[in-house]
Amino acid sequence: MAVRRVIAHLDADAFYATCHELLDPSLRGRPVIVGGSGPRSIVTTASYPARRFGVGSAMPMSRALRLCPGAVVIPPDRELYTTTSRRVWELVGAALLDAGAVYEGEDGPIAHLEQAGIDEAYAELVQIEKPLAFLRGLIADVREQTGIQLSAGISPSRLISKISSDLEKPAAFVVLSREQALERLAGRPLSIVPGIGPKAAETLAQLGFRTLADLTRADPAMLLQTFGESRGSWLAQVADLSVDVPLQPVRRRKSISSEHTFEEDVGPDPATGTGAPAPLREQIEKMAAEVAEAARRRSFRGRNVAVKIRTGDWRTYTRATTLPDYTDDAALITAEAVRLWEQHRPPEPVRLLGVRLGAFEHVERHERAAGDASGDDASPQLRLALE
DNA sequence: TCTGGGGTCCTAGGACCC
DNA sequence: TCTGGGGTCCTAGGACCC
Repeated sequence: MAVRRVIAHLDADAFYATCHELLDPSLRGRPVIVGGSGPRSIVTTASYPARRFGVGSAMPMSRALRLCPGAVVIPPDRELYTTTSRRVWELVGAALLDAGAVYEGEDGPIAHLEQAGIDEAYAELVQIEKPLAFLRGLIADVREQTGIQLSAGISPSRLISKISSDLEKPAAFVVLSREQALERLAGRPLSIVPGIGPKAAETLAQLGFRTLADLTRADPAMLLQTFGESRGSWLAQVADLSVDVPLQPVRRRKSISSEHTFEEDVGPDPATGTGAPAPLREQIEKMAAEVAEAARRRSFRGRNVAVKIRTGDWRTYTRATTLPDYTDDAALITAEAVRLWEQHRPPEPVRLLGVRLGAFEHVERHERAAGDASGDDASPQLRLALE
């Protein structure tokens, strides 16, 4: 039988928009949309007043402004979000440590907390005597000290907690056992499950499974047959909400990338008639330099360089190469990226270009030789995914 | 409504070695 | 004359998440 867990999913409400409201209180209560202003930009975050107009994340900005012409549009400010995020999760981590929610890491005890994005995290509260009271106090403290409102879902598993925190936003505080969740979520569409995206939802719908209750009637053998070993057995466990993956308080970044979508597709150079317009190569050089700089800043050295190309018809290619040695050398990384680009540039107009560095030293060493604890940066828990 | 930019994870297949 | 089985490393594509 599985170990008892008390997992909280904590998620900041309209995080980016709230960060801007804290800087400029006159924005409060108004429809705020964070996102770019170019013809191809999309909505990153909408404040709750903007959401009432039907504006949502990942929606083209043009459409968002048609739905809500009075919205205040604010360009994203990554540094602001990173700074605010760090304050929130440091506070949460300190409170967890203080209350005894401790994870024994290789380098000593740390808070039992897994950051799952810039604005969300999972906490294991099983070691805390009165977890709900603790959590209410913590959420109040975070709001008081940072201005950020956290929504919370609390359950025996991260999957149920994650779904729960979304049920009553903003300022949700939803506590469910597995049985209660099964009952409450039975009629909900499968798309509320994180991990079931548009493609899987469509495949399942064609098989006659649209809700969680539908899925409980699915034959596990059929799911395995249709979705393969790994995803099939996962789906079978989703059906009875028994998916249970322990928290991973220490995670290591696996790649650093930079990409850019052009405002208009960039076609072949009219002067030469070949597919080698200077702006494209210059863009590759620029992004390779950014990636190298970001790696150096974090003391990461990688040996896999990749270039990503999306053409006007939305087809996407990646071309990668593995270097003989790990490197953080900007000139070397740039040269490899340019070489890949020159070798593989398509004749079609280009919509997007990207450069990625991966296969980092410490990650590989860690995966290949368990027990080798060197190569870590300080305080890994606070230097997570989206920083 | 024509779809950003930062990531992670999984799968499949080929090359190569024993 | 046609040919195994396992393991590792690598590339490419795609689904998905925030």
